[in-house]
Amino acid sequence: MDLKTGETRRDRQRAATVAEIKAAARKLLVEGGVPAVGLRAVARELGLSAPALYRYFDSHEALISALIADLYDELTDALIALRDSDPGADLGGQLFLIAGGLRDWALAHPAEFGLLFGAPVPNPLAEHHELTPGHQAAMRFGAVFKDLVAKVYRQQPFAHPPEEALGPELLAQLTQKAEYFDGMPAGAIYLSLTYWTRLYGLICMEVFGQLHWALEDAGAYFQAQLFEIGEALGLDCPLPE
Amino acid sequence: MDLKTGETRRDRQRAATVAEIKAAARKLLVEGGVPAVGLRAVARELGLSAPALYRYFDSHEALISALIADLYDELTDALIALRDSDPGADLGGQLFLIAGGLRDWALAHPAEFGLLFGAPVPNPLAEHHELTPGHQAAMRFGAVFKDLVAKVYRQQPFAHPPEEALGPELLAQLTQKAEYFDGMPAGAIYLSLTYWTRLYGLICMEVFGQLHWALEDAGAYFQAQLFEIGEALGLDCPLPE
DNA sequence: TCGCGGCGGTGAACACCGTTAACAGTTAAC
DNA sequence: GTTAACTGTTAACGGTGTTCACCGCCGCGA
Repeated sequence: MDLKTGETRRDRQRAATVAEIKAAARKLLVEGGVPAVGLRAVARELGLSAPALYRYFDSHEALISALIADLYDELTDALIALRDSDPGADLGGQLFLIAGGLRDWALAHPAEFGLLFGAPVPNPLAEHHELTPGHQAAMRFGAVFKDLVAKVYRQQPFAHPPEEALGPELLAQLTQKAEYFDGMPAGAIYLSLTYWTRLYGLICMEVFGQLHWALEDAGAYFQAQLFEIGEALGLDCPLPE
Repeated sequence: MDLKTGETRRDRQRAATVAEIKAAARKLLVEGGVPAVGLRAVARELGLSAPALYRYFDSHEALISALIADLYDELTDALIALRDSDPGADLGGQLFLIAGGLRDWALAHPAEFGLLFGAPVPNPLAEHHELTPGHQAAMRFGAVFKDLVAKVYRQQPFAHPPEEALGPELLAQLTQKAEYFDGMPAGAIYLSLTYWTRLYGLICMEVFGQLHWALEDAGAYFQAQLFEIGEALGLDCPLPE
């Protein structure tokens, strides 16, 4: 990329300051949730004036977006590290690892999780928010699960509904994504999507406190659900607890 | 309740003003999302000064909480009306009606849905937020689904995992809720919870834009999922599309 | 009927927010 | 060495939630 050491002293200084800003924003996020991440608060955190931050981010929202992208990357890296942490684990074991890891991360960082996966801020400007760094980071995150499921299917195809059972409209949309899903048949993509939806709903309900009325500790429930999913994918599941 | 017409003229005036305030807040919510519902903005909407609202609500957060409770009630009433709208529908048909109705309401009112079911605002004050009107309204909402599932089970018990398959910890938590679930066995409660989680995750993903990467129109996907759930509950399902 | 207490409203003020403008010091480039 | 860009400042604007002191008016009891 940068021939002849394109990075001057100022460039390095600048990158360091950007990192400092995002670190301060992250700290405020974990301490006080999204509303605590204010431009002035971040500036105060590192002894700067609020307008100084405009040298590094176009607006408050740009800072939040950068923070979101960073959080996606951090989560993705953590899941990849977790997936590769046990060399003896087969593909199924890896899937269980990252599913549980996602839940653990969400429970340990509820504010960050809400920022990434909760109700998005209504953003009238960015109508088509493709190609934004946050979106790309989100795709990179999703690919971790997608790739692993595709590998599982490649190694040992799991039972899935036939194309006739999906209905023409859904079938069309799913076959459109076949290439992205490593050539999996539409029924298998449908099943993968189903299980991803279940995992997402499970974690969202727990983190957002939507499960308190039924279960005070959703850990066992989560394990049971994971067990179900693993069984349907033809994996040899770890016994629940 | 109120003997000897406990409501004076002023009380009625007050109640009317409270209703006006909440209506204005609701209008701002649908127009500009949660951040648009400001104390001053609401006051401006009805030609009042901002401090005047403190005669009716202790704080901005109290207003939002009251709005949440109202939204729960509105959603609950809408679902009940929908459930009873088709006299010819059996219990299964009613379940399909309100499940689809919940999704339709969420898609038609994304801001409200995010407020009710999305990431909650970190609220350091209300550590134990039981007994708050919002919580009670949420329970009333949940009971619509719970009661209907219990009725379905009472009429025709659906297949469910045996107690041994649940694991001791989960089993204990579920049997604790047996009374609330009309005496259903733990396995049936577990299944009900599973399907509620799936419905919640499905709608959240769609409303929060977490499904755009895979499906541009999640309607067919939702119908297919509903079909699966209905089949598992032993209902005669409407053919998808 | 009079008086009084409280309810419902006001404007001013405080502290915070995001954002812009005008300005100054440092640093890099030509 | 001059110049331009970069990085920071302070001041200011309009917005927010909230509190305070004040004030008129309605409704109740004597």
